[in-house]
Amino acid sequence: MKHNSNVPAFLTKLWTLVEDADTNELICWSQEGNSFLVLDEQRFAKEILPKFFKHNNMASFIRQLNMYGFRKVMHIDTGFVKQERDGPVEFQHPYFKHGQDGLLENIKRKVSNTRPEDNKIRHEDLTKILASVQSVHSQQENIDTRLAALKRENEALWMEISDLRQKHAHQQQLIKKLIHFIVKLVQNNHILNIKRKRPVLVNSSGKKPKYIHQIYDDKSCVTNVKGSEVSNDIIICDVTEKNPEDYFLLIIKNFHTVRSTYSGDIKQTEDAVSTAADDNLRSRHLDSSDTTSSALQLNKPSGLSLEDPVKLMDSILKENGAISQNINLLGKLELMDYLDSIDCSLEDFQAMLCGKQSDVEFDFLECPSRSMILKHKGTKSKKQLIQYTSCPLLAFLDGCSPPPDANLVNNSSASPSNTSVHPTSSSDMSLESEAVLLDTSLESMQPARSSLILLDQLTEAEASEQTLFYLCELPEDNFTQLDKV
Amino acid sequence: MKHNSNVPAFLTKLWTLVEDADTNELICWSQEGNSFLVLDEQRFAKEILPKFFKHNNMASFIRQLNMYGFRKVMHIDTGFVKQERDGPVEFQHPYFKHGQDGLLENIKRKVSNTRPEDNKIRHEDLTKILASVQSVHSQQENIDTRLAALKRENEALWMEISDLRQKHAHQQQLIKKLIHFIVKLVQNNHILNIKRKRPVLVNSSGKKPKYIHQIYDDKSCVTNVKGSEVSNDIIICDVTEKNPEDYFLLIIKNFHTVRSTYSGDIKQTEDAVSTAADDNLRSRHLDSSDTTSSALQLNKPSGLSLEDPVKLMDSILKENGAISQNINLLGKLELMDYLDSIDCSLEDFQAMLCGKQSDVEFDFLECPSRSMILKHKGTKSKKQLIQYTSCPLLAFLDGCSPPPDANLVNNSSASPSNTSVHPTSSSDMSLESEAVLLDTSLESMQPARSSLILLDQLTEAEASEQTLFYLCELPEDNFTQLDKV
Amino acid sequence: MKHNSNVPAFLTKLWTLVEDADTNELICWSQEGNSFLVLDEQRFAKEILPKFFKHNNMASFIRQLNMYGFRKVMHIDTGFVKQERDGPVEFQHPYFKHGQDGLLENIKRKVSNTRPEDNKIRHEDLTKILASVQSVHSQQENIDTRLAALKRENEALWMEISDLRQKHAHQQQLIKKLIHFIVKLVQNNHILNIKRKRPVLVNSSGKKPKYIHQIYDDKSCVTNVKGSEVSNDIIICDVTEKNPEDYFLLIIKNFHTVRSTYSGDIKQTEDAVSTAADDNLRSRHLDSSDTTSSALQLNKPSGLSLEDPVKLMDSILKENGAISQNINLLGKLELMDYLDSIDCSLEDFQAMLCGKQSDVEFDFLECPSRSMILKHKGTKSKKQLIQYTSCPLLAFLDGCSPPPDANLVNNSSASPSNTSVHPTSSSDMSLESEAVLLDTSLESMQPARSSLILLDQLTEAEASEQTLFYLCELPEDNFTQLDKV
DNA sequence: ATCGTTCTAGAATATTCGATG
DNA sequence: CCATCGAATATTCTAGAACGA
Repeated sequence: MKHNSNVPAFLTKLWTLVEDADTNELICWSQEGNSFLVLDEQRFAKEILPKFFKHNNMASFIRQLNMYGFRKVMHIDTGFVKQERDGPVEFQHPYFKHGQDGLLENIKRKVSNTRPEDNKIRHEDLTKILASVQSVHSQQENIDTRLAALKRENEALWMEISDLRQKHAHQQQLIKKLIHFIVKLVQNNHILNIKRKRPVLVNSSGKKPKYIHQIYDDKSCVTNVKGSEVSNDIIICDVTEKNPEDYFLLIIKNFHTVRSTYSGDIKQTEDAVSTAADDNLRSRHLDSSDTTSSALQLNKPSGLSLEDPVKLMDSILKENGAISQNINLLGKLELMDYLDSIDCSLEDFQAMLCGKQSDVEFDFLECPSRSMILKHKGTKSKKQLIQYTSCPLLAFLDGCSPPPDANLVNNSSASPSNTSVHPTSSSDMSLESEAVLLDTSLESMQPARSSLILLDQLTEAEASEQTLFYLCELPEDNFTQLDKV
Repeated sequence: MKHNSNVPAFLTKLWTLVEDADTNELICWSQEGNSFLVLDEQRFAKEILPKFFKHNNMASFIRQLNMYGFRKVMHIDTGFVKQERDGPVEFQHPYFKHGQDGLLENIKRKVSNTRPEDNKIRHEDLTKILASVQSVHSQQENIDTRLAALKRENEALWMEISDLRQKHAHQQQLIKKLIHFIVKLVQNNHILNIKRKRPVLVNSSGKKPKYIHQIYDDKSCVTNVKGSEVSNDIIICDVTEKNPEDYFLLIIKNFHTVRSTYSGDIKQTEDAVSTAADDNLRSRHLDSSDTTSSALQLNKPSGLSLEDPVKLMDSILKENGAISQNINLLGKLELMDYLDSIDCSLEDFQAMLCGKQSDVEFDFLECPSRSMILKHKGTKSKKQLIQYTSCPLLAFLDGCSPPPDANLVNNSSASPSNTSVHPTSSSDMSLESEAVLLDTSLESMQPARSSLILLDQLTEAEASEQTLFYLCELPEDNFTQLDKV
Repeated sequence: MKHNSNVPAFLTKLWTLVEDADTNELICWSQEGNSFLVLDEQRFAKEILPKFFKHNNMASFIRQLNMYGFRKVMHIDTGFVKQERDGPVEFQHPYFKHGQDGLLENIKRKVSNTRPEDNKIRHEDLTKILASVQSVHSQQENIDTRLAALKRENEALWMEISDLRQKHAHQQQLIKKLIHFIVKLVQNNHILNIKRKRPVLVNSSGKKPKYIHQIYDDKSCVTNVKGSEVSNDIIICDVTEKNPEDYFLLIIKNFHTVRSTYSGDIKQTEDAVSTAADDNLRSRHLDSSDTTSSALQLNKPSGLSLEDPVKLMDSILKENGAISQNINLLGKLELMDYLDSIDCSLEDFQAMLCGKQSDVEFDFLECPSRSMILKHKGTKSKKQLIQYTSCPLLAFLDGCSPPPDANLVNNSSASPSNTSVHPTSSSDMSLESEAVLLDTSLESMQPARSSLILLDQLTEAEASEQTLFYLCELPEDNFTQLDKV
């Protein structure tokens, strides 16, 4: 009886019991040797068991056998007497065989672990499953609620978006209307301006300069007034006879000049003009430069206006509002022309009056031409130019704080006017005296003129800077801020 | 021993066994009578059991006892050895008591255990669990569907929002462009107006002025009015006497004509005109068809401009920045100034004329310049300055920083105006006469003029301040109302 | 006979019984070997059964047979009586065949309850349920995640919408401001235009008119130019010398006044004006209250228009584009009128001048009103009317489609101008001749006038029709396009 | 912590009884 | 009465479980 290894005591004991020849009468191997027999249960229990175990109960012994996997071998009793029923008890185990004790190691005691697997697991699982199912259920309700909430939210979102869409549409409508409105305004202005163009008046008398009021447009032409009479008429006739293309070119030039003038400095512009003008024009220019040039200058804007539609479009499309102005300007330019013509009429009137009383000479002295770009050769016209430039009206239009000194710069351009003025003066006043006057006025007024110009530019600067700043850049900030809000 | 009732055979047999005095040496009641003892297990099994049962196994007997709820009474051995081990076996059951066989009915054999309970319970649970799991599953699918729908909705919402964002951006662009456009317009107007201010003039010659009416257009032509006849006056009179309704009708006709002219070709228009025009017109038309046609052509451009609206609109709507009208208005203000100045000139003229009759001509003739900034030393120029400066309107219209002296000007100019005028006039003009004139004009015109000025200023103020104010600080109320709409 | 396997004892016992040759006389195989016979029921039960079973009841034996699926083979007695009743009893089972003991394994004892099923089903179900529950669980987590994501998305959407709302509101603000701005501009224009309407002159009589330039402010003051000297020159000097700051202040005052005027009612304004006006003004005011009041009244509309901004805004925002046009038109029309009036004035001047040379004084006296609607009976006034109407300028300003006959008008007006001028200028012309002239002009100019009117109306028509059309009925296509962009 | 002992239970079968057609 | 079956019980074998070592 050697119990080495890990073979349970029971097995070794059992092996010993079965093997032990002394006990063969109570317990022994079966004939095949693959099972063992307990011949007399009662005696075995009371006599043998106690020697090996702590009990004398056959039941306990059997329990152990069962515990180790031993199984009872059923006997098919031939069913004789009941006495015989007490036949031997036989147990067997695959690894419990006669002469093969080494197999005992394979005999394992049953562990009461099957329960957890089957039953308990089931029960536990059931419980767990139930719990989990219920939790799932409750959570599902939760999810359901959230889903419903989300759905409601989404509906609200749709409403919001619908609302926004409507608002957007309204805004779009508004903007559209605004645009239409503006377009209409611009158009109306444009048309109005264009339409006007009435050469107010006339002057006449065979003396003095004659004003030709024109309005130029894109491919515009110059409209001259043909007069059959001596005075302005003649001039007009001349003009009319001239080739419209020339005028156009001139206009274009002027246009560019003007533009450059606006953005650039005056000198440059002047140069451009002089260089650009062809001899013809130049000559004419020289001849009647006063009126023509002035007219052209006035028209400059209109020239722009003619280009407007396209430019405006482009500019607008290019987000450049720059052109848009032009368009606007055009209308205004034309209007300006109109007003200009009115002014001319007034001048004519003045001249008329003056002439009446004193041969109109004064006029020129006092109505210096106002084109800063133009170069006048005609004496009289120059005078007028002077007057115009000195025209205080312009000051108003500046709308800016006129820079006091900037004017001097302009002066240079104005100075020539001086020269021209002197000879121009006819009338009772001696040229010299007139010259003096002019000079005087020149000195004192040039600044104004220049200032005027300056002012203009200033104004523009303001416009392009300040105004723009306020209207466009401020907004940007606002937008930015707004967006950030 | 009759076992009728529902008491199992085992119990009755057991009861019999225990009661049977013959077997008392092997099995009997305990002393207390609430349990029974098997004194000699082995003998009892082999001798008694077979008599009552179909076996002789103590185990089977015990199994039955257990099956009926009998329990073994454990003997607390007084520490003595195992001697007691072979002691009697004692079993008890609440309803198995000596002398009380009636209680046997209460002893119930254990049914194949908890199956019914457990099983049924489990089954029910299982069913429930299964059902709930399935419901959960189906609902989960439901939720899944809804989730997917929501997700889709959300995606749609995102699309919507993206769309709205884009639209908003477009609008923003539009608005920006509008603003830019307006700003530009305003700026341009400003510039233009500033530029203008041309010194009304004076021309003169004692002859009659001649009116030249022209209309310029793109491919413009010049329309001159040639009058070979005596005077227009007569005609005018007639017109005046005509019924306004007629005018209206005529206007309508013209309107349509015009419209057709715009959209159609000139010929068509002309036809329309000719058909529409009464004989009178027609005749005239024929007479001066040359000019007429040209005039129509002149209108072409305007026709284009009319088409513009659409184009412009389109372009604008096509992301082309929009443009705005506002500017226009500004321009108008300034324009008003200008016109005002013209009026002044006219008044001056009038005065001149009057003066002529009373010798104040010069002033007017020579006062073309009225820049308040300029300081003229020349007496004549000064006069003009006065007039102009006295016209504060212009200053306002500039939209610029008003000249510092404004107040003084007002003060001085206000009351003094009267005084100044009267005494001021030196020259040949008699103070008195002038005073009279002034008074007169003052009475009748001042108010109008002043009102004009006021309005102008209002306008301007609005433009430069209010505008900004409105643009940037407009009361939310309106918006609120809008939003609610 | 030991029997391990899983074959029930009953089957092995039965097989043994049937096979056992010793018992063949009581129990044996059928001839075919696929069933067994119990020849002598009673003897079999009493002699054989007890040897193998714990009973001697044929019933129990049969019960067992049935329990294992054995079926009694019914003998179709050939009609013989019940003699056969004591005949052999035959039982068969598909797997109980002679010589094929291996089939016994297939014979299964009927299990009482469905418990085993239940149990097994339970297990399977449990497994399935567990799996499904777990899947549900995991999917729930999935759903949960998606829900959370959706919620987050929705929150983002809300943010987006909130953002869009804000942006929209900002845009609305912008647009509103723009509209306000534009409205203000238009109104100002309007006002200006309305205001203008100054009867350019004429007054006078043989005296010289006196110009008083004033600026009104809230508590306005009139700024007159005081000149200590005779002519204006002196005054100007004064003005010029004044401090610019003062001007500015004055402007500011005016601004405020204007504002209050706008928001308040006219009376208030008037009061303010009157109160504000210094005695000087007041006196003057009283003197020429008629004109003043009229002037003020003229402003009334402007005042109303001033209130418009809000109304206009509202209307515009309320999709009424109608108003906007009107404003627009008004401005232009009025401007036209104004220009018209200027032209008239000019013409008057001209006439005056001419008159001077030929007694044209009348004109001025009679040309105060030039409303085209007015019907003048005075011949001279008519003349003026003619002139005004004939004024092509106005045509321009309409910004409308030029009336078809415009040319004619021009022609006529042009020609008359000439005519009128000539004779007029001559001055020697008698009134009659003038009348003649007028008539003539009338004929030729009426059209012009009408055209003018037409234009105006056209303009208006455009405004009320076209503009409206454009504003309200512009093809949605554009928008659509935009939206698609 | 495995094993051993004991009591009890589970399970399958067995036996019996009664129900059913 | 019989064949079958359901059901309860009975018998047997094995397992579960508590407890102790």
